[in-house]
Amino acid sequence: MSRNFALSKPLSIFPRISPSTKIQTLNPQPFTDHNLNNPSNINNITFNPETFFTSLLDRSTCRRHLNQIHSQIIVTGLQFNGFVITKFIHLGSNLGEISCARKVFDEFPEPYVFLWNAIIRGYSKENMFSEAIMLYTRMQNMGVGPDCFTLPHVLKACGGAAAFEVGRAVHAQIFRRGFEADGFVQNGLVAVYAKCGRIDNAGMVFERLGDRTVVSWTSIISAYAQNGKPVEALRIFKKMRMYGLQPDWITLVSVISAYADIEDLGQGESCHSCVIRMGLESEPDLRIALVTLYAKCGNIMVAKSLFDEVETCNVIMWNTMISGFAKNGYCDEAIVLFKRMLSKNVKPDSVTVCSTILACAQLGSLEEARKMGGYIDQSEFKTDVFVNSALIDMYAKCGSVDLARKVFDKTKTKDIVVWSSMIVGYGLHGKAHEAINLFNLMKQAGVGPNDVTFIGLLTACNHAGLVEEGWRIFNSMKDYNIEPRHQHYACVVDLLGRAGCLDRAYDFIKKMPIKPGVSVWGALLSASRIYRHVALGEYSAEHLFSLDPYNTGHYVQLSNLYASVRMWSGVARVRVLMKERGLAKDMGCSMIEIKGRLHVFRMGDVSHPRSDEIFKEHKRLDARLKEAGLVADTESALHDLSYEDKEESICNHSERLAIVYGLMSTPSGTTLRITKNLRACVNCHAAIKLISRLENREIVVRDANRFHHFKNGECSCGDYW
DNA sequence: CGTCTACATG
Repeated sequence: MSRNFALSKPLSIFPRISPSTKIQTLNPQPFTDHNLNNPSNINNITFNPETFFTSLLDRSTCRRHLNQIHSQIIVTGLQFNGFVITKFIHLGSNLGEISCARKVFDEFPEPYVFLWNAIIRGYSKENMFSEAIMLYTRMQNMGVGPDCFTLPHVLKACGGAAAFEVGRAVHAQIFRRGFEADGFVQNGLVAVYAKCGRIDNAGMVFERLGDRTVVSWTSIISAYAQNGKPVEALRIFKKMRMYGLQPDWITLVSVISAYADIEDLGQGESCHSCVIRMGLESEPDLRIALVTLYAKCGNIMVAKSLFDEVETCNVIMWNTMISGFAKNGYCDEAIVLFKRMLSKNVKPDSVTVCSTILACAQLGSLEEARKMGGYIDQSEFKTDVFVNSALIDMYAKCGSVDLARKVFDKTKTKDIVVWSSMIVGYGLHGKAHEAINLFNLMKQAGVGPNDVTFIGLLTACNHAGLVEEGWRIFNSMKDYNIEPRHQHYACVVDLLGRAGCLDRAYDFIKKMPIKPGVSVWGALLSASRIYRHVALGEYSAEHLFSLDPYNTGHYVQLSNLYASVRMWSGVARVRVLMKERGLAKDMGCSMIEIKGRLHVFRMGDVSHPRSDEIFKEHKRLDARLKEAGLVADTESALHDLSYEDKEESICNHSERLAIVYGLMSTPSGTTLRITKNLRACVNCHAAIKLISRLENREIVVRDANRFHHFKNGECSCGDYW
């Protein structure tokens, strides 16, 4: 195939080579603009072009030269040389120029299997899985049979596309063609089934594997880890160690992420030291796993310091840290990190923006949410289903169910998550009829509900007080073959509790097929608090104190219950209990946005620059409220459990300060949006209702649990929360 | 020439 020939003009751009030069001893200098554009050192010499090009293609690292190399290949008549063209396709896909590789592939007349392998590998590497699978099909239609190198690439594509049926078909071919003994192919199959969520199939392939290497074990360990079975994954890891096999770094990635899943910081840390012992600290993917571990275990500072040590982070590292912050409630930090990433010209992907949107949702600032929405709107992500469901959730959680609906309406492909996000959004705001209408539309659109859809519907009924409707919906779950989960039971208890059917709620709990947990007992306690049922409240609280002993909220609820029936001894007992356990009442904290700035208030807070004005205005408003007949419920003033707080006027609660500041600094008629960290207090709730009428303002308050829309002296929660 | 990994919406 090779022949000597005289250099013709276009090749003069290449560096000087003597005819006898062996490829490996070629001038190792990189293929740069300098030697490209400096033809002076090139003369008419002869050489072997095939070896020359294969070597060049092996060494080149610059995508700008691909087209030039291609035209040189054509000039030298090597465009029909299979070796050269295969190398070219390899290089093209390694440099991320898959379309260039494809062009060359398409121009090649002979159906050589290694060319197909190269192009399928390229698409698989570029995550263009369906294209890879299509080419595989076409290859067979053209009568080219796969070899043992084709199959791992195809399997990777099947896994990436989560294409179970295709994967199974490929599995069948593997048998027919006798590749079932190939370890690479087998390990690939385990991974395909794992990524399609078919853990049983993965296990079957693994069981039949005769020669299990570290890679085989890693495949099955990660299969369990990826499918929500971290405990099982770790069990298999121990088994692998018993066989005397040492994990490689990829094994450790899977093991660490399993420990992250079960939030076992201790074991995770020993993996970390193992990583250090093995000298794998600088392996980027391992570091990502470790950052995830520490973030999931709530050790965000350690996660951050591991992140900070990395000089150049890839997108996934950024994503990991951003979502770590967001999930731990460090919303500001997440958003700041996103901005820093943009300023460093790192291109975000859909995962990045999903995590940042989550941070905005948690922050609750509609202003910040709008900015994020604007960014998405002019980005490539505006049609991404993941991103759109995150946006719907964000707008709903930031108080604007209308903006959520706008995103919902313009989302073309509505999957179950998109529908459910919107239904849950309506649920948060107590818009039960809208939620139910949407549920019907969803069914008409041929999308089947899942468990989250029902959580949305039940919370909607709950927050809107539609007890019977909610009960009916709960019972309809079995028609859809959806097993109620803990959350669903909690919604029903809440629902019955709201109606004052405490005994029925208690009966319902007793008949639950699963062990009632925190949210179920929490719902019963909160119903007991509202209907002043001390015995049931105490009973629920007992469960809560043992299940969730460090959650201050439960203690406060019980104390409020005692206070409401003037059982001061009970209030004192709770206070002692809290002190014993080292708990202090969470500081109430409210935020309001004015002109794009977030103003934070705490109880009796005088730190605001306009504090004097605020308190003056506050006093004036208070007088008006009294005049209008508002009587402060002084008994529940004692719901503040610390002695210090008791002296503070209940009127100084943070949400009031935020509202006063909002009234002062916005034109009349503007909707005020407040976010607070705790549940609304009885006094403030009554006061805000009145304020909404007196000042003729809509006031939207997001408390720790739900939204309250105050308007004309009424609240959307119907005074139950 | 290839197999195992990390981040993500309700």
